[in-house]
Amino acid sequence: MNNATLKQIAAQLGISTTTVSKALKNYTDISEKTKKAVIDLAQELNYTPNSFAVNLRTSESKTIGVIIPTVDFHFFSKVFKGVLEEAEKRDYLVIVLRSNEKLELEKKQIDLLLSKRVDGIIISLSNETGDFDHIKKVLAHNTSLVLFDKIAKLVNCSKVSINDRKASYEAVDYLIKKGRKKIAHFRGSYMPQNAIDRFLGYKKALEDNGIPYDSSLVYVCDNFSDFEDGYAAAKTACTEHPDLDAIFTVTDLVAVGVLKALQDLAISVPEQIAVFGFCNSFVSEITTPKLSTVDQPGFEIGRKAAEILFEEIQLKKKRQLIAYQSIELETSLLHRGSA
Amino acid sequence: MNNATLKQIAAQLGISTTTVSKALKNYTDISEKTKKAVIDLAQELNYTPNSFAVNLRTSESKTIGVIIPTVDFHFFSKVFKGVLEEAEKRDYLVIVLRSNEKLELEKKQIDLLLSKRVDGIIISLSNETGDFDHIKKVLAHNTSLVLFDKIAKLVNCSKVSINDRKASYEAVDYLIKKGRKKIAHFRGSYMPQNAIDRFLGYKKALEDNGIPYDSSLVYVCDNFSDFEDGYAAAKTACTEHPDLDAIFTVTDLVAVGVLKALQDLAISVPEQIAVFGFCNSFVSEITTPKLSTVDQPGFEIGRKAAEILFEEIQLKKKRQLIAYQSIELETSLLHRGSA
DNA sequence: TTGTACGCGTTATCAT
DNA sequence: ATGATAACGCGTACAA
Repeated sequence: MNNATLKQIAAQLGISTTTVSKALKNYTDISEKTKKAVIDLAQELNYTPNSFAVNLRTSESKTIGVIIPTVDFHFFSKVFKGVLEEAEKRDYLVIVLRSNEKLELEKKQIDLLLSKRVDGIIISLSNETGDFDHIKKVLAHNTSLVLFDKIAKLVNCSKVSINDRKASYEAVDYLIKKGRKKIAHFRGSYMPQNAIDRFLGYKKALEDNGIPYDSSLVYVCDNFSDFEDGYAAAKTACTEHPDLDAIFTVTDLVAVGVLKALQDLAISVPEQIAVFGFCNSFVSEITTPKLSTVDQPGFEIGRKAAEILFEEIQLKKKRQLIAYQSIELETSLLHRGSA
Repeated sequence: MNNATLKQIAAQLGISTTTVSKALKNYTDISEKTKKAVIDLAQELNYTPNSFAVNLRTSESKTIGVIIPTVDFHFFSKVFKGVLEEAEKRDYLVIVLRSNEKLELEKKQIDLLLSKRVDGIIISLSNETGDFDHIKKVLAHNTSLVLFDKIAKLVNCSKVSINDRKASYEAVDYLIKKGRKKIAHFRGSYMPQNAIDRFLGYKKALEDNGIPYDSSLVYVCDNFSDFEDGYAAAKTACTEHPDLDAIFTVTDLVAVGVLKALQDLAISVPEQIAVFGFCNSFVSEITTPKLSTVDQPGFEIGRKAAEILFEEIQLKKKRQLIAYQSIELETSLLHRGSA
């Protein structure tokens, strides 16, 4: 039941492998008769090209790699789904690797992908990633590269992300326009750029609305994909600031913890305290009240990143010039129950 | 910056490619001197073996494929994480494909993986999958195969799953022992075996405890990964059976919908109605009250499936006999707030 | 200790 | 319209 080769087909038909190869690929310079004979036999023998040989010959793997920080974070599932969608259209396969938010692992995974000679790589940088030599190595290897979500402005390649600062600004601005005056921000840790940007958007919105920035209203949730952090921070914040009337969190999961804490404290949402999340992860739909949040379009991000990657792979093949793109996808505010 | 080859190294050192190859692979019959020279130059030129050529030569891809029904379902993320864990240990890469619960797509993905000549495939069958020719084709291709979660008893290969029937039995038995008398079951659709098994476990637990089975207490949630279904079914059930005192659902997400509905109906959980879920997906930790549920060990399932797969790949390589395993991983009841 | 020669399966070039 | 030949890069049996 195994692996017919061009050679075998050729032998059985008493012709050359060249002819067989051409017949199978619909070259014009093969007679209909032999073409038919070849195709029939190929079908009968269940011939499929040996992709190892094809890869070697064409120097293409028809495979791309995706590196994400954590596998079981819903946002990345959405992104991945977008990537798959585009890959399927082109009969490309997708290898998935995780960096676990570790620079060292990220480096290793990149080396692995390069040594596998994937045609391109899509990556969201780990929180630890501060230098970019390993990223530049990808480009040096002439492998296409697209950064998404956690990008590095310093690297010369295409990027797909959202404008965290703007999105964050809009959310806080909205809270203020709705009459909230004392708005806490539960921010992410100091390292990743998006945590910083979201914080800056928060700050700017306050300032633009004439509300003085008060650093005691900012709480750091180090592991900001954990709702325990939000729970704890909410309890502290409510004690320290009894007149708090809104909380804007760096991520939905933190906001879910906040909702839980407020419920335990018998503080009504949104009447007493409004809560605004970030991400539109699917938990935001099942809380009580439902969570108002910034829609971060994961699926679209994945789709776009893959689309650009495949474009660049094609261009590279044709030795055409590549103009790197930096795409910022639109976010929007989702008004649900909590704010 | 590109792609040194054995040939180039050999040329630069004035030796043969054979010697270079051996030196790099630590063959014993190479002098320390040349070995060092080779290794140094290889490092300098940033040599990495061309895996296309290695693949062709060794007929191995050092890659496995995973096919799952849906990418953004948290249970599968956990499984995938387990698979990755094992793959990383062995420097294997993992290609991920989705079947979207469609038989046709599942077939296509399998063909793709086979044509890529992956060393093994791990798959959870789609809900539509009723015949198994495409699965048997994998074995016929001499490619290792492990089924998980949604398995097919008829296919002769290794399998990793849980005992849905037993797990379900235990949950319902627990509810009865706690004094619940009128227990509804929100089941999954009729096709996938696990929905059936969970239902059968429910039924058996009732019977063993002398509670007559009442089919009007069974509600079908077709799209049983959707909490809307649970919400709607709960409202109906509470109307039709005002004396209901427990609901056992096929999946956590359905249970989350149930909790929401009961909250809207001002029915207290677990006092009036106990709710028991299935899966231990992470939403079960953030509901109010927290959801009692069956722990379906996704990570372990993935780990085990991968472990078996890699074992079989190794055995096959050594042309040793393979004894297929059917593993049933232990589940346990997680007692949280809702029951 | 080192090198020669061949094959893995495909494809591209160039003759015929 | 067809085929001979070479090449992709590596690994290994065998010879030297």
